[in-house]
Amino acid sequence: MSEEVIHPPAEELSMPKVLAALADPARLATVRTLARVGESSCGQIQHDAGLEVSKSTMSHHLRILREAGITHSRVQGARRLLTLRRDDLDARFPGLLDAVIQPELAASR
Amino acid sequence: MSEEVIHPPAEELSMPKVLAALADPARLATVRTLARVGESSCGQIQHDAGLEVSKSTMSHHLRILREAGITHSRVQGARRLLTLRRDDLDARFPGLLDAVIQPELAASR
DNA sequence: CCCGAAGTTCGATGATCGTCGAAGTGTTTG
DNA sequence: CAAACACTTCGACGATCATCGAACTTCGGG
Repeated sequence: MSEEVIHPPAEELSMPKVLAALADPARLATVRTLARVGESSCGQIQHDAGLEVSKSTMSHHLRILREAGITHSRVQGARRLLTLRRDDLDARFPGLLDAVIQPELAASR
Repeated sequence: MSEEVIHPPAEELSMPKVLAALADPARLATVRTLARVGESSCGQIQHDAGLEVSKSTMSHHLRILREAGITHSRVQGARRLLTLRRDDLDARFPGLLDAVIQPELAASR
């Protein structure tokens, strides 16, 4: 098995870490965008979420989300394709993700 | 109408602020304790939640929770009696509170 | 083969945070 | 009335955070 990026195992997700990751407006927008559009690249997310930050800042936010266990990152060529770790989050913290992505769009699972 | 303590109106609750308030372990424990035991005083909460912090730190945490709109504080003599603002939180962010107080105890509403 | 695109990593900087003790305010109790 | 109680407020402290630009790596296309 060859993973390209490190992700915390599902059992290690901690509520405070997850909440802290979601507490930043840019990261919350990122998660909501990801819930809406599905798997996409860093640049695409930044565009779709309408975030006006530098690349390094965006990279930083995505790292926080990944290390909190909220997103999964797989490498495809020059790109990183990100997805929400819905199943792990729902298993560990039922209802939380749906509650933070708010609108009826939560049904887009 | 004479309020003794300032609380943000229900419409002004912001998701990032609420999440940031809940992201600290001491404050999360406070909220869960409050959900379990109902209205109680600062000192009682601190005891029930098993928090070993100074009084000033406790006061600080309780202020964050109050200003985020998560708790309501009413003055009774020398004490402050705190409650969760369940209705406001459920109206504004359905499912969020139940998701963070986690266990089946969530039904203790 | 080289250049642009996509991200990451590395300081650095200013802001915010959690924590404390000391001092203050108001309340109950002996 | 004085002392104990229940909190809050006020600096102060070290730690963490969000942000940036610059430099670096890796991949894709002419």
